[in-house]
Amino acid sequence: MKKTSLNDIPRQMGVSKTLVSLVLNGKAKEQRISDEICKKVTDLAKELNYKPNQIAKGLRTGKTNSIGLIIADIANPFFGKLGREIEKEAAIHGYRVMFCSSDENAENSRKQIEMLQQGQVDGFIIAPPAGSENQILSLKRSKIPFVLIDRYFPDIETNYIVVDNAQAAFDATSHLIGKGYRKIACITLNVHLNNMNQRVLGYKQALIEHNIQVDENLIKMMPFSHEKDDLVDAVKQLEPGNKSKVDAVFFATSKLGIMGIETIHSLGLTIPNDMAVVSFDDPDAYKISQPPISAIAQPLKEIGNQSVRVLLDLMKNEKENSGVQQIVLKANFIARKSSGD
Amino acid sequence: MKKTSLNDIPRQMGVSKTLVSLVLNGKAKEQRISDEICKKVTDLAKELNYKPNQIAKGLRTGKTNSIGLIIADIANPFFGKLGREIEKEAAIHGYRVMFCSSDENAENSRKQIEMLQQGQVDGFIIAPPAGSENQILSLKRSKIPFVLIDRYFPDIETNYIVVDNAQAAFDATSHLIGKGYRKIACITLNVHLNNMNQRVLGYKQALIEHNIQVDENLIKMMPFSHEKDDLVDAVKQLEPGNKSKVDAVFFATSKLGIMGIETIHSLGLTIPNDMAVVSFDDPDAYKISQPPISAIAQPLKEIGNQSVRVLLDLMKNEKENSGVQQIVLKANFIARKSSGD
DNA sequence: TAATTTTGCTAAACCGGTTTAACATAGAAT
DNA sequence: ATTCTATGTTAAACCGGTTTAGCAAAATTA
Repeated sequence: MKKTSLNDIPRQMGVSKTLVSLVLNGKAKEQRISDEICKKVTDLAKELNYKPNQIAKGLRTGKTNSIGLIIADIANPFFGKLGREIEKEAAIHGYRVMFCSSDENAENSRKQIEMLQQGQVDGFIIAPPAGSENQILSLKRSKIPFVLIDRYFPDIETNYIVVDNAQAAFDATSHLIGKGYRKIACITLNVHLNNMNQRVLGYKQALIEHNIQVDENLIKMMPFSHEKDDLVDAVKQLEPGNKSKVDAVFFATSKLGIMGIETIHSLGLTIPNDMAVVSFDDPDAYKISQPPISAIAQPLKEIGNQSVRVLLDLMKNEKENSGVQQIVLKANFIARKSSGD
Repeated sequence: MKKTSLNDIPRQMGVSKTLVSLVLNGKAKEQRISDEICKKVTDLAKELNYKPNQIAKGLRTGKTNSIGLIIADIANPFFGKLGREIEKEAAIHGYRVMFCSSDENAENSRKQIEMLQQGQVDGFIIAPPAGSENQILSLKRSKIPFVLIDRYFPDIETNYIVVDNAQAAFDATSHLIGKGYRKIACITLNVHLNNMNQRVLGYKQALIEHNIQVDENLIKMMPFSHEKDDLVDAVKQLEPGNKSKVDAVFFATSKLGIMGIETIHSLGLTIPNDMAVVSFDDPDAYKISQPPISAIAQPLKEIGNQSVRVLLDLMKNEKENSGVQQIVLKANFIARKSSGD
């Protein structure tokens, strides 16, 4: 059985296609269409189980009711949970989400944005990978609405929703200091993203404010696509028996943290006695870990809601340049046993 | 600056729209278009940075190059990782993926499928929630290609890719028995999905084959939307001090497992001494848990690849009814310290 | 009664591509 | 010289909706 198209209705009723379209789009009143005919149309539409073809609609109206979401990796719990919040909020407003995992690769993200830009989505929410400045500039020029999340480029004026990474790292590090730890290492990513820079900055700031010398040897930059081995190397260099004599570690991402903690365990070290641990982000793993890991929980629901809200705003007021929206939310440090709580 | 459309090219060159379309779709040869003009067209297209509007293309050809993916929850690591594999494999074949989280709710999934069915996607990959039999039947009637994953309805003949849940549960339970555990509980979901049934079946089968009496009191069915409290109740009823004197638990999902392990820890019990643990699915959390949790790892990459492959197959051979494809993969049990390894 | 406005509805253009059917022109065969 | 075939190109229909511009009949106003 062929799907019913709009044409089937006027054909059976002997009225015009226009009329049917108007009725079904709720414009009957303003177009003064008689109640009688109006009812007949809606009844027949229901009877035939008519559902408008969104592609055809999209072609004419230029609206697809979908938004493109470019993130690093949907399999990463941080982005998974964030994506879910975005999906929920978008659905409330009648929008669908096209997820694209860029793997933090600028070329991937370029291709994905380019693909979706060919009329597939009405706007973008993007966690831009390092080196994607050109794409963001090009998006700005193209006038398609978009919002950055998780990180942004300070040199490019855009809308964004992020957390105060420096403050959160500062809080976590200060907490360690408050618990008496003094030789605190930082394991982070060797990547040019402002959120990562801010995390290291916050870590250093906390040390400085508490009169602890910043030791660059204790800041380990992992290659971007790090494997377990990289973490093993790093942790070995830091372990208490070693000359660096570290007593605590701040992991700048949960992926680093998970691999790092696995390593700490496998080296036979005890958390927090041999080495205390705090980490950015708060995956499930940290809650069931024994001991549970102190973590910086980002307000995912808030980031998701706000990014959708700002994007829909932009799409509505495309003409009136209402100024950029740059929202910085607070991340929440949760002290658990891994840092001596 | 307005986007360049197909029309801009013939207008500037003084040739027909048809010709340009043919050239850009690689049909120059078979339509015997002169090399000279052919080159001019491609050059101009590049110069104008022409990108075809996919919506228009989709309207005419009836193909969108996207597939709809209906899963329970993209924030659940199992579905996140699986979704990522599907996204990767689809991308290789030039397809995009629309993710929809149904929350295991049949009404949600109905709405989502209905939405996407209006010309938005060329086919579906679906983890059907309990009670969605009607939707699947309706999809079958509509002739739109689809593949089920993770679970299926035995009474409905469809294509599907699943793992052998019974066998995997059997393996995990047998492993516990092999380690000397005899009072083994099973914590599962109170939901009518064949994969869940199979897991309990495999658990029972293992007990029976080893001459251990199946005790229905040790099988705890959690409400579908379980909270931490439900797990606390269940674990308390099972804990060693209690009359049931359980010495091991098999968790039928990782969500149950994560909450359950948190509970076990918070009750002051030790894994595996007080209570050994094995679980279906293998999230990161299990690897860094102390002790690491023995788990059943599903072949996510394989499930993802196969489901995309089967779906693309269906879409290609829409006419020739090549018979259903029902693929059952093997899940891999990984013994770790939580079960006495 | 004639002119004007309101009411109720519709034909046709349009969105941006693809595809069908056909049409000159040149060269080959008769 | 005439017919046939191959070559290179194009006009127009089409996909399924929305929207513009306008028309006839009825109601109102002058």
